Amino acid sequence: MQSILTNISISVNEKLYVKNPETSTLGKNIIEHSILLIDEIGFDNFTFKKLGERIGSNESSLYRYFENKHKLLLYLSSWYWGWMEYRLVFATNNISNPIEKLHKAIAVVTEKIEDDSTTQHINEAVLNKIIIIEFTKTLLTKEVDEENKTGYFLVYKRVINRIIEMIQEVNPSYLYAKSLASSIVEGALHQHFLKNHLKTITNCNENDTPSHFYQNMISILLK
Amino acid sequence: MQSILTNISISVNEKLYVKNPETSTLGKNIIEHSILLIDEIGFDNFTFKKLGERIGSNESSLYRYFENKHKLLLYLSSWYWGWMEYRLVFATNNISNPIEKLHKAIAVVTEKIEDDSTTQHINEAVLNKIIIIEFTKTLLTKEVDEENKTGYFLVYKRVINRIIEMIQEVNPSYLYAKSLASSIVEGALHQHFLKNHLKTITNCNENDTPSHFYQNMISILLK
DNA sequence: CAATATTAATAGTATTACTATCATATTTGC
DNA sequence: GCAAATATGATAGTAATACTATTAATATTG
Repeated sequence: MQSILTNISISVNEKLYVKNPETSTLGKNIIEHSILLIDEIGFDNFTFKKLGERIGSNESSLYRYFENKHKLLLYLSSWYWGWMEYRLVFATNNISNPIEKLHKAIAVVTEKIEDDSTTQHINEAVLNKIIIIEFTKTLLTKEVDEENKTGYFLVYKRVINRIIEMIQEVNPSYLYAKSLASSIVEGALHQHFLKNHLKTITNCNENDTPSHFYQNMISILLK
Repeated sequence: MQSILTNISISVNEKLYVKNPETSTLGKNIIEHSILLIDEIGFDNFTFKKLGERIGSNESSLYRYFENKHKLLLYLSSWYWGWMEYRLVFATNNISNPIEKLHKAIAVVTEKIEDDSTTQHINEAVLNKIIIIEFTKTLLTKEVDEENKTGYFLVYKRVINRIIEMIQEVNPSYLYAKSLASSIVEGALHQHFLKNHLKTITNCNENDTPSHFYQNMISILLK
């Protein structure tokens, strides 16, 4: 996270790539089109061979940037949460009222992402769509403990920790600040998914959003 | 769901299997050991070949019961939620006080499952462990809309709908009964996962359980 | 313009996720 | 108790995936 507005750059854990994709045209192409292709066909059906065909590049070249598609997804997730942290800090920094600040934070973290032109090659709206469907899966693996130790989820946890602090500032006697924060961040992704696919078990839709649900929840819960 | 206590039988959508595994020894073996093997090595690393070796049976024989491992997981999930619905109804049926009833329901649906001997070949405690890690992934696919139409998630949605009704009975003016119910059921799985793997972003542990978190939440939210 | 780094092309391997075929047990119906 | 039906096992084979290795071609940079 270096600059403001246009041309921001989010740094991602070096262990997630073999060669930093931000340093070349091919690298940026991989990032740009992997997001689009994963959105189109789903991560399970996504392969480096297909991505290579899509960007007119050879499969073997992609392996020079990412060890495998799982690492690529971790990279995209890490970038997303880094970008989210940036937005979170930027949006809440100047708010002194703790309640107002928390409400703003919840809004930032739970709202549907519209296309944002802060970065040339990353479509944040599409990236948000793939995070909704794929992010939780990056945690739910047999390798989570190792990967957590290696620091792959640090940025995600930092976003949650910022919200935990804001909750505690609003109501220091509330006993479950951590669980509330983590359940809001993960739960918002889930409610977005339900509103798109299992509409009968959510109240959320285009008008009544996951943000409303969680805003309402915290205003009652932390009163 | 036919009888009480020992020897219950949960019926599962017929489209999920080629041949009903409940009708033979090999079928029951597949169910029993798939649960244990998925728990050991994770669903991603699980293959029919490995399961065949484990139970001393041929890979090709397993395909006579399940089209693929995804269908097998859907079968196990469907069985789990059918069993959960049974427990939910059984535990809440005789409670007339709506608040007490809802609290009991939340307890049933969010608590850690201890081994239960109602079924010979299914270890519910281990099945619960794999549901925590694998269930959400069965929803988060490109095929969710088709599979939902085919009815693979009916039992899961029925469990959530029962909780929605109980929430509405406690507080008919609460606007987000559906989202609350779905976020409790999914969120409890997530909190169990966090307490096992990402302990810094949850308050839950062996003493202070996901059930406590959600009991506390509904008692404040629906007051 | 030579040295270096990057990318492309091709080939090859092990594993996965199946399908097909045929042989051999096992069960069941009469 | 035996024939017919059914279930299971053994083996082989295919296409796709997820890579690795090698060598050639192309850009970049000093």
